[in-house]
Amino acid sequence: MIDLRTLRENPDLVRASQRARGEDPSLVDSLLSADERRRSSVSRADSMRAEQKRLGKLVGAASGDERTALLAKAKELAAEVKTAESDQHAADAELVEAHRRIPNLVEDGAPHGGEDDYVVLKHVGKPREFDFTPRDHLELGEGLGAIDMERGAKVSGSRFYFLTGVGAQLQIALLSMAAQQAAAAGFTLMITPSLVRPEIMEGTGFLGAHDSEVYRLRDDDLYLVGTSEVPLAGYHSDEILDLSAGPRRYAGWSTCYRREAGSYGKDTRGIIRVHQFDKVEMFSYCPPEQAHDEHLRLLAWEEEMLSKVELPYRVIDTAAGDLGSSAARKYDCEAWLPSQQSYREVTSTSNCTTFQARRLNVRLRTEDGRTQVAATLNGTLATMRWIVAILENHQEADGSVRIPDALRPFLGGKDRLVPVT
RNA sequence: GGAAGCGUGGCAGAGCGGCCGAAUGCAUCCGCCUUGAAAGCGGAAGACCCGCGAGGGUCCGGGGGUUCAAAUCCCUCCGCUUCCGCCA
Repeated sequence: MIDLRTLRENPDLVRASQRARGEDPSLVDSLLSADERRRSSVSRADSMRAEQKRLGKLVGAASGDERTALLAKAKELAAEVKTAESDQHAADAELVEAHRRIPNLVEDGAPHGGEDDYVVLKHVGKPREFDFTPRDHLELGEGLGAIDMERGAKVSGSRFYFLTGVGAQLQIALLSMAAQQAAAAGFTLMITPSLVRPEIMEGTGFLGAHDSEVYRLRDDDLYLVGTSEVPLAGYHSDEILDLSAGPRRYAGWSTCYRREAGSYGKDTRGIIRVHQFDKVEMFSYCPPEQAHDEHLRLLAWEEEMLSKVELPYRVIDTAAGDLGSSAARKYDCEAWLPSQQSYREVTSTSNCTTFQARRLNVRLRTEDGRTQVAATLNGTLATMRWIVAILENHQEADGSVRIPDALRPFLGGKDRLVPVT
């Protein structure tokens, strides 16, 4: 949820943000009037309650005729208070409704426009020249005995898979390397719940435009998380944190579940787009004024991981219209995929500023003892999708795959994967 | 799955339907004392909303109800604990 104070003081800022996203700026005016209505109904109910309280005390002290008279009057007032309170509740609900409809304020500098209006910030490494026709990750993975899609589909349906043998080892190695890097950088490593309550899913902003992406367990009123960002954002909900020593950083290792509802026919081959995958995710709680710098640090840690696995990649600044509702700014790292002759997203880091934390009620204590809403940020350290890029970029003509140096210690020193057939 | 109990401020823990935003202890902060500290003594200190302010209001797990008046009574949901059963 956006800051209502900003809205009142500078509605044009919010309108401009809406336009940058390609969303309706008139929602700003609905929110403004809902805010106005709520405030007037609150103060009306407040003063009536004050009067009722005063009368109630008199009743307690009085006796005889005086008491009878007061009681009658108090009874009348009680009914009026009840009306005023239900007005207030209605105004509250309206405000929340209007408030929810507005996504986070876009950070100054983010490109305007939609999905295709991203700005490429830089390229790192060069796509490799092959002197043979490169195979795609699935062909390689099957040759290595690393990926079994057929049986994944047999057991669970489309977009499911088994990682087998060296495939499973490769994933564990990759994620372990990510976990180790995170721990070394001062992150607290977390194994998180995969199922969360509705208010947590709601609070992280995934039940808005993206609710069809989310698996829901109706019998238990729980949601399967699509990223450990969700439980990590909920971790400190309703808390007041001490961030005087700087941002509090967590690295969540979890399985992620996504329905991929709107992507029929997209990336149907292999494990690029699947319903279930594992990921190590960075999550940071930080003072709002430090969020911008923290965002760049998260990006730097992502790039450190990418350099360790020796992948050519580019960094893009996502356009406003392609940000999630919670994000103010988002940078994606995209690795080169030889089989597709294109760059594909392998990491994504978002600065959610105070938007998520306001919903989840995560605050911090300022130096002068006041409270303030915290900022939250997240970023990918590694996911199973990286395996796609690693296999394709480091393949040899014979179908074997070179293991990048940094990853070898996590694979028992193995320097290459060789075909089983 | 069955049974019982519990949910109060950072923690622990009282609380007769009105005098309770709430005793008390610990922790915290500020003084005094001390060369410094500890102990001791004195004092301060919750969160949120409305308001320029004075001030007012809300919050005793969430929601609803009874009542002139609810932390206190009733209903409901959520969470936790213990016991039994079942399965690891």
